[in-house]
Amino acid sequence: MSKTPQAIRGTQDIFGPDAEAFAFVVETFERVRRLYRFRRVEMPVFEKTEVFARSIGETTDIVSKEMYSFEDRGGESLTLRPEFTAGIARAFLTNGWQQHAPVKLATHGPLFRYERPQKGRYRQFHQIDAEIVGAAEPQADVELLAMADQLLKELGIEGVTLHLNTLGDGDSREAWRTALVEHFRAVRDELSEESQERLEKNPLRILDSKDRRDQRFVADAPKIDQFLSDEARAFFDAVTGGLDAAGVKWTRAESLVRGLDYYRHTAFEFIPDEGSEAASKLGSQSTILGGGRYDGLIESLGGAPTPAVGWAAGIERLAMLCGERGGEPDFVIVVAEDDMAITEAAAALQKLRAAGRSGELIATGSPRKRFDKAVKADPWAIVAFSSREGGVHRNIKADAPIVRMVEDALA
RNA sequence: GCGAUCGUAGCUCAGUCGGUUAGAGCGCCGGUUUGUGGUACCGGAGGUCGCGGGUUCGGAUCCCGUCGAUCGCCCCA
Repeated sequence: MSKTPQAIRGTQDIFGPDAEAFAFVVETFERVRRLYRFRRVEMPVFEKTEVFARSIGETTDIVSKEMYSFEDRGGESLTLRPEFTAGIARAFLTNGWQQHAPVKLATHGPLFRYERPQKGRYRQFHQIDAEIVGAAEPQADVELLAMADQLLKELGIEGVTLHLNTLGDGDSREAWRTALVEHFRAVRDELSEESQERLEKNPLRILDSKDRRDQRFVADAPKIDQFLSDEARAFFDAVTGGLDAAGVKWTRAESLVRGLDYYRHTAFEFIPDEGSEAASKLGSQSTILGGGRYDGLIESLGGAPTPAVGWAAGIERLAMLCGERGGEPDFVIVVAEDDMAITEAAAALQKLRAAGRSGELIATGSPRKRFDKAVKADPWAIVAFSSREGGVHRNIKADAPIVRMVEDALA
């Protein structure tokens, strides 16, 4: 006998209520995505490594230490997708989807990141994803956010707020970044070790720091608003105005930045309100949906400058917040109370299923306990068959109207 | 990558200052009882105490390592 291999660290075998909640999230996303007329795309799970390295940014954590990269038998460096956006941008270019631009795309599936697993954080995790490629108008940002907002509502998730910021256009962002580096470099020695590191790699992130030593200097740090060009400001105003008109609630989050290099203008995250039930369910992995505008990405992959916006949300995190939702639909249990009644019972079950009723057969174990098993399953109706005096008797136990519906299906 | 806590039956856990055949509840299987049925009682199966090494006459219990889980940092969805 050999030992049973363990599952890979950070992977999950999802079953039972968790799997139902997972499916509920995906099904709801599919429904809402059709409402907004996003087109479904299926993407490869792996790409050439450069697809991610060039677009996400060499210095980001994702590229520098979290990718599952390997050489295939031909010596090519490939990587398991750590996100959707880069692959979609690549597909847009290699398939000539410019002809459909602007295209609204939706997909979902597994992503892979070599991270330390935690609650709501896995090495193979799953996202739903929505992108609009080839649309420069703020109205695209608004539509995408309206869809996200409606999705969360339809999932029954409450106590979550849209945090919104703008990073400005490329020039605004650079000017702001330079000013931030200057501001923090002056007090470098008083910053936390982590922020001293961030100063070189990702200065925007210092604004997010939870360390008290940093927060003293964050308060009077330069604000993006001082650096916005007139166009960038007008763009952001159009987005916020559109959200208000669409009835999407939001709050300005000046220190919200995105970790990936390709973001411009709009950046946003849906985050549970402090002290809410949602916040306690999620622990420290609090962002459930995040995204923004990435006008520079397609260009970094060698395409023509192409504006785009998108977001992604973690299915596992959303499923945690849906809780008991997505419960079982009405179903029927058919019981064969003794083995002589199995044929009749099985035939009846097939009729019920053909009539669109979901149902299951109980015909094993102690005959005396079969009915009790059916009762414990808490079904909509129980159809019991038992053989007595040479004949097979049928007994339907349910509320009167349901008994009639079951009788009709069996007739 | 760093820090902390934890790993005993299918599930939730007890047992651990080292000492005879490792326990409970629930669940599962069977029997009895009841019976147009959700009850009660009895019995049974199931664990090399995550894995490996060390100390010891003796390790589920102490030490080290490893794998995994949880929480925080970091990062992100």
